[in-house]
Amino acid sequence: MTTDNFVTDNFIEQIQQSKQMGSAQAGLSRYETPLVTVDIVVCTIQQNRLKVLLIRRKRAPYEHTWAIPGGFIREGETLEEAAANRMQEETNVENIYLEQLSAFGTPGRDPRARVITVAYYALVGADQLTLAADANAEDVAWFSSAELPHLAFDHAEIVHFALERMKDRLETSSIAFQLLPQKFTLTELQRVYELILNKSLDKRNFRKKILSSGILKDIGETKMEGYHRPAQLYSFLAL
Amino acid sequence: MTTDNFVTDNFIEQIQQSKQMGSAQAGLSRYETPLVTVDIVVCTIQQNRLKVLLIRRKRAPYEHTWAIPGGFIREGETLEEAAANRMQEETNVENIYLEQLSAFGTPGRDPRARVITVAYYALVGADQLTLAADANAEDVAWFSSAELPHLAFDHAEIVHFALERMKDRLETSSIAFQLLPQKFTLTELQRVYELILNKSLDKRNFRKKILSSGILKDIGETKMEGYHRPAQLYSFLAL
DNA sequence: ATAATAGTGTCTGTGAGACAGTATTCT
DNA sequence: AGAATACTGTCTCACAGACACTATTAT
Repeated sequence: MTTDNFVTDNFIEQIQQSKQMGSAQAGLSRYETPLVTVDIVVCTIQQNRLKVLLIRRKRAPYEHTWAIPGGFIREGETLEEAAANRMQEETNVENIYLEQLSAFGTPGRDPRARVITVAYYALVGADQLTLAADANAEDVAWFSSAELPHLAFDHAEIVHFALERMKDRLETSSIAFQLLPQKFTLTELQRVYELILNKSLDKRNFRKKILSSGILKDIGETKMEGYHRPAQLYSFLAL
Repeated sequence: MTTDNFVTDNFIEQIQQSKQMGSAQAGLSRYETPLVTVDIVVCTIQQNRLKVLLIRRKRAPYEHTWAIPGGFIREGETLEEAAANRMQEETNVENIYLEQLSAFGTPGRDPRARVITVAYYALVGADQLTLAADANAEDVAWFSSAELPHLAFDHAEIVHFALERMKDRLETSSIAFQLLPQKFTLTELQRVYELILNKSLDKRNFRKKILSSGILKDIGETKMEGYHRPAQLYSFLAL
């Protein structure tokens, strides 16, 4: 599961050595060749909370500290493929929505070497959660976005950036549906909005807005849950 | 002016050699260490047009083809500092508004080596244009955003990305004022909006919206231009 | 009957957009 | 007087937000 993490950490030391040799030979000390990684803020909704997937580091620096999944870009991979692949390798989550956030490259963000990371965020639907479940619970875990532990490197900044970006995208894009199963109730959809925006919304205004936008399809079915009136099920109508 | 461009192009070949040696020694052929550059879409308003600053390449690949300025990240530079410095070195434009767009890293975007670039856009105010003017006109020139020549690498995609981003930011940020002198008329401001959005706006609605937003300060002065009624001058009121 | 959630309509204020004529300056 | 640009106000419509009660299901 996290064997790749081990490879990554070893690799930085090895690269540092080979780089020094190469640079000395070529006389290029003024330039450095930074290392490039991808890091992914993986989000889902679970237990009525917005959750972020973290892995616990096994080696220094930041040994035993939680971090977001990531790793090196391999030959032939696009940046987005690299993000998808590193996420799959480290957390067993695959085939989900990915969007680039920004590159982070402040000198010193990794104490070992100059490492520039291209950060992505990923959204895991509630019906895809079984995929993530068989990741080793000791090393990989979901944390409430509001109660994150101390994070390695500049990962706290990256997660914050992701959560803010999601607020923007919620209104201008259709990301909310990425966090729900294919069939969902309006109350469930409203909950997604509330968790991302981190504020409560008026039920009548929310339903009015969503339904009048025409992006939902009322499939005839209902969903019973508890001893009360069942809810209408909807599906996302792609444009 | 573009000596750095020369260094950049030579450097890629040298790095390719030293990388191969280093990788072979460490047995790490599965990983590659991509090169990282910054590239900058520099924009201004000139002759009633939205213009983009381009440099003409002197060496293969894409010899004699126009490209956006950019170059390697140096030791100790943040990404934004690198963008500001490479821009200053290649085009003599300095001390202006910069914002990161995205990282571009599709394999093959540079035919020589794996190069990942962190793209920025920059806005040059009309009163800062003298700085850019003494760049060598043979190698550096402003092009109307609507009439760009063929561009090297994936630079056409990056410029397109920048122009789209500017449309978004125009409404949610204060970037328009970065393209104007400190004192400007409402007609000039409207022209900036029209050029970025690429559509004409109603004068009364525009003025109503801008003035009611309270971000402008009416300094008492007026500006005469031609044989007609002079216009009120305003300045941007920072929040 | 009770508990629990689903579902529904009105009013008000704000902002966007369509639209045409008067004001000021210089030649 | 004419040319050229600056400047101004009203109406309509769509959307956002405040606000409270009825409907349906199972126990």
